[in-house]
Amino acid sequence: MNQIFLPVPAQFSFQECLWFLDRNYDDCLHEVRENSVLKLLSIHEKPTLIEIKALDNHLQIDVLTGECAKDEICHFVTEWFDLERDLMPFYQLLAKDDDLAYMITDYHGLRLLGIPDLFEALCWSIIGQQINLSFAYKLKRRLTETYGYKQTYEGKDFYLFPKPEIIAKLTVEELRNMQFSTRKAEYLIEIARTFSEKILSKTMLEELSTAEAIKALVAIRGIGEWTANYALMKSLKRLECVTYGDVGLYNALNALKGLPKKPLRADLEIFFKAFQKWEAYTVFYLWRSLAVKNKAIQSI
DNA sequence: GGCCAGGACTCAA
DNA sequence: TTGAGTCATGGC
Repeated sequence: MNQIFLPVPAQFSFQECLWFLDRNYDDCLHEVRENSVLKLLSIHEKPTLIEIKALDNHLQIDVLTGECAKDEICHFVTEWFDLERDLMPFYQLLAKDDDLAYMITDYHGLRLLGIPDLFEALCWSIIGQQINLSFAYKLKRRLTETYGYKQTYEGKDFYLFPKPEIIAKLTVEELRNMQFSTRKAEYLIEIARTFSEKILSKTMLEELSTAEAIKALVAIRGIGEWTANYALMKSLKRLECVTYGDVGLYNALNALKGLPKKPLRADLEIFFKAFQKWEAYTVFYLWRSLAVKNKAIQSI
C-alpha cells in the first residue's frame, strides 16, 4: 500500500479535528471512523481516495485508490487541517479572556478545518444560508450524489463535489426538485457560471487584500457579507474574517459573554478587536463551543 | 403548530 | 440607508 507520512506541528490534536468533522452531521464529502478519516480527492484531475490516521508527531496517509502523488496530497491535507499555523499567538489571546480561556485546554490543538476548493466553499455557504444545518447537509448530499463524482471502495461510496461546469448547465427547476429554494438554485447556477467561464477563481482572490476580496464576492448575486467572510475563512484561510450576521456565532457569544442574541455591530467589533489577526479562529472555536452544547443536549 | 435555522434580496419610505 | 417582507423547508 502507498503510504505518506506528514509531520504535524505543536498544538495539534487529530482527535479534536476529527470531532469537528464528525459533529453528528451527515457530511457526504468525508467519512469519519474511530481513529481516521477517509476522503476522496481530485489529484491531477484523477480521483484519489485517502485515509488519514494520527501517529506520534505525524499523520499517516494511506492512499487507497488512485495515484500516490505525495506533494499534492500533502498540500491538500496541510490546507485542510491548517497544519502550517502556529497557534501559540492565538492561545495567548484566549488566555487574556476569562470567559474563553478554557478553550485553550478543552479544544487544544483544534485547527480551522478548511474547504480548500473555493467553488465548493461558496456553494456550501449558500446552501447553509438561513436553514438548519441538518437540512443543509441533506441538500449538499443530494446535489453531490446527483451531480458529483462517485467512487465505490470496499462497498462504500465516496464523492467529489460537483464541478462548476456541471452545475452551470442545470436549470432552476432541477434544483427546485431537490428542495433548493428558487433563489438558492439561481445563486448556485450563476456562481457555477462565473467559475466555469473563468470570471472568478481562487487564484484571482488570492491576489487581493481581504477587503478587496470581500468586495468582489459581495458583488455576486447571492453572496452577502456572511457568505463572503465564511468562504474566505474556510477556503483562503483569511484569519481576519468574521461571519457577521451568523446566528451560531451570536448564540455562542450570548452563552459565553452575555451579549444579546442580536448584538450590535459595534459591540461585535469591540469583542473581536481583542483577537486581531485571529478573528476566524475565534469564530471557529466559538462554533466548537456550540457543538459541545448541542452534543450534550442530544446525549441526554 | 409555531418558531427558528451557520442570510440575501427587494422595495418602499 | 434603514426596515419590513419574502423566500423554503426541516427540526424541535
